[in-house]
Amino acid sequence: MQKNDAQRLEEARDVMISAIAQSMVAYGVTPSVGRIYAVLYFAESPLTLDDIKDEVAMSKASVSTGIRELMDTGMVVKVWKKGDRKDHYIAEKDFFKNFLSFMVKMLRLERSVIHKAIEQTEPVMDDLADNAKDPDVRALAEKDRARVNGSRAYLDWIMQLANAMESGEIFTHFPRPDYNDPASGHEPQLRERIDDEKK
Amino acid sequence: MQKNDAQRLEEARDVMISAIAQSMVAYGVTPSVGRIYAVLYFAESPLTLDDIKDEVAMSKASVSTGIRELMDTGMVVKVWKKGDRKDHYIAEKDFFKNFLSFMVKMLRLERSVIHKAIEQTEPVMDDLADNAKDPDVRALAEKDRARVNGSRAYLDWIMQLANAMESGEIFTHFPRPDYNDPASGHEPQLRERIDDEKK
DNA sequence: CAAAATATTCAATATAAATTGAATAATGAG
DNA sequence: CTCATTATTCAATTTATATTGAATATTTTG
Repeated sequence: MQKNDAQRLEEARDVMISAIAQSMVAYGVTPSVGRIYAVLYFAESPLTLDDIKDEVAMSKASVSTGIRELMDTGMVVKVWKKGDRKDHYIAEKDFFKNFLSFMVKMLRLERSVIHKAIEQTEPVMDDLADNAKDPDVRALAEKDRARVNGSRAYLDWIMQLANAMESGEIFTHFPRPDYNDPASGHEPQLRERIDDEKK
Repeated sequence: MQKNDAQRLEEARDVMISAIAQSMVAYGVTPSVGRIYAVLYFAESPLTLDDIKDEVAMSKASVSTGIRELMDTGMVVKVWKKGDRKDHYIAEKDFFKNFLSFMVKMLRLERSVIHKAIEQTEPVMDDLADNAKDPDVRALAEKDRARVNGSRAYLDWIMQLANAMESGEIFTHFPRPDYNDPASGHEPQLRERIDDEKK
């Protein structure tokens, strides 16, 4: 009968693992890579590439590249275990950290891409808006320039947000709910607090 | 010579269009779809499917599905123009709106997916943590339950964030820079305000 | 309501992304 | 330093995604 218990636990864990893997595609990883993370998230102790390979039924090559992706974003870290020459990996368990560092990276990238384009285009739009021979071209240039300029406020804003996320200042505006040590179980006061499912 | 001016403007515009298209992949659309949005963003007036098709050099079928994606997320809206039976489309020009509604959608989805999984798994983990015959299984169940429970705080938090983004309350914490009418050009006081490029 | 114009769907194809086994490189123990 | 073990890279393949032309459906006008 305890085999049955163990099975039920396994199944429950798998449901969570699938959900986590699924929601991680929003963070720019494939479901397979999300699954690697989720398996590590529930692991009792650091796992090796081969351990993970067995759990997720992927080739070692895929696990290797998947792990690297996860390490690049800080969601997984490598740890050494003496007495074992294999590398061991653990998941960053703090979802806040994962979310925030993902967002910071994404926002900075967006800003960088658009900012570069603005730097390149604005001088010519300025020039054309003032000096183009054809008045129609001048008008168009003026309009485009206004559009481009309008995006500056947005770029400033997302950088504010990114900075607040990086520094942790964001938590002064959106405080972490006052929960107990997440590694130690119950926090019944939080249960069912939010149950509005906006489809 | 004004042909040359017009050309330069065209090129500058294309640089911006490519940058916008590129940064939109973070919002879950392909570069092609991002390009559709960007073309509409710079359009002088509402465009038809055929107009867009010509601009982006895609099939009408692709433009049709791309436009639908953009409408689903609110980044593009359909407008009617009397005297023309074709549908016309315009881009939502407010990047703040686009960003916020994307985030709200993403956060709500993440919450929903994980919440459902928790609802399904927690009863069995509770049960097993208390009642499993094998003490090892009980211990594992207790540990898994703690993990799952630890994610509740995170879910609450991202919902707070989503709500603040939806209501606009977010702007009390991260105010929009005080810029002039974005449709009307210069706001020199904002220029170069942020120039730290964190690689 | 019919006819013409436009939009959408769909099956087929092209393109891009992920996955893999085998080969190479890197690492660590002795 | 050498050998044995582990990790990574890479070219080939599989799988998934995007794109398309043709067919169907929808809409608008008279």
